[in-house]
Amino acid sequence: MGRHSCCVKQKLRKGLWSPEEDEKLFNHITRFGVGCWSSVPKLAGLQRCGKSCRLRWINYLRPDLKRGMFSQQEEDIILSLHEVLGNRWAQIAAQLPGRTDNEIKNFWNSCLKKKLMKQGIDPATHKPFTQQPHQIKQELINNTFSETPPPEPESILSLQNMHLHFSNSLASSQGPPFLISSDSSYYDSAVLTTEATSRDQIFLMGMSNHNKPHEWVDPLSYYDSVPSQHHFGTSSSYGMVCSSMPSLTSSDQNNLSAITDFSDNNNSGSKITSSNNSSNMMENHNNNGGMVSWEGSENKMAECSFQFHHQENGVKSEEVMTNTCSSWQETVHQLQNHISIDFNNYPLRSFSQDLTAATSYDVFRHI
DNA sequence: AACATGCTCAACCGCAGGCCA
DNA sequence: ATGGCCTGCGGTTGAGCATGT
Repeated sequence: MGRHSCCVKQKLRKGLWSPEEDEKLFNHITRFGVGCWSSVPKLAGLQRCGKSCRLRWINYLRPDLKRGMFSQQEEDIILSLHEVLGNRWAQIAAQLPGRTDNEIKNFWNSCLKKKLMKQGIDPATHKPFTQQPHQIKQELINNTFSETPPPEPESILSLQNMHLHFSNSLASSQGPPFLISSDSSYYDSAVLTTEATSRDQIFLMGMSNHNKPHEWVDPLSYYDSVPSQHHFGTSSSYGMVCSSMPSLTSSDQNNLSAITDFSDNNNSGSKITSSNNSSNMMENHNNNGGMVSWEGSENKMAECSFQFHHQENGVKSEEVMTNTCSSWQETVHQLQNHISIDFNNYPLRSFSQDLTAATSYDVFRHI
């Protein structure tokens, strides 16, 4: 393969084009048309290589170029064509008059790709992610034990035996909790009080409204209201749905949005929504399955209490933390900070190894 | 205000393949 | 058949800007 003859010449300009250069190139092309690109720089009086001139004309100077944002229709076309053609940007661009392959490629890489991933869709295949259990587990571990080096693969495997229990005190005081696993299975209190296997390590948990103990949110309808079920399936965190929150103002909703974005760096599980009854729900990701109780009749949360109950080798230990928090943000930070401290005390290796011997973490609400 | 970080997008790079002497 | 020239394509880079801390 030969190289561009113009590319090996010395003293050719590179980088951004000046308005003067643009004008020279534009005038030349509009006057003489597109001929041999290698001769264009010389004829147009430019210190550029022909390849650079061609690119500048195609991607920027061409008069038929459409500028501005991509429309929804264009976006749909790109998505459907990409599903069929893959990264063949030139072919995709051919179906979108006024758009260049470079423009579409940039749009894809900066916007569409992320959009799909947020919806739990693999941008390469346009199908929902099919994460293998070991991948999910690895993500879970990485998120949960961010300050601890990842364990060896063999110790990760034992995590699948981790069980989570919900104490009877929670059930008796608040009514039966529910849980949704990543495969949409619904666990009622009967299942929960015995044992809720973590399955893919991902689930949602709901509880009764604190102010209206017998008024339940419907976890399945909540689940269905989420744009993509895989939204949760790809999350590597435990999710908690809590409906015992006071009504939120619009500014509170904004604050919540910021908080959940903060608490979930992989953007796969944060969601603010309203329940289908009068109360509001918050999905609060916390990596270790802690629980927060929301109290207070005003728009702001008054108190945050949570308790971890660790049981190992038949010996129980508890840790209770109750804080009065003035804002959602503070509460979430408190929870996250507390959790990270907790689990630094339990090295992952021994934690996972002990799990095979039926170690369990009880998580329950502190009243 | 200063710095860090993230995002966008224009431009570059390297390669593949067509054309032609 | 071969090798050089040229175009087209897709991946990558980095400057500039926006946003967050």
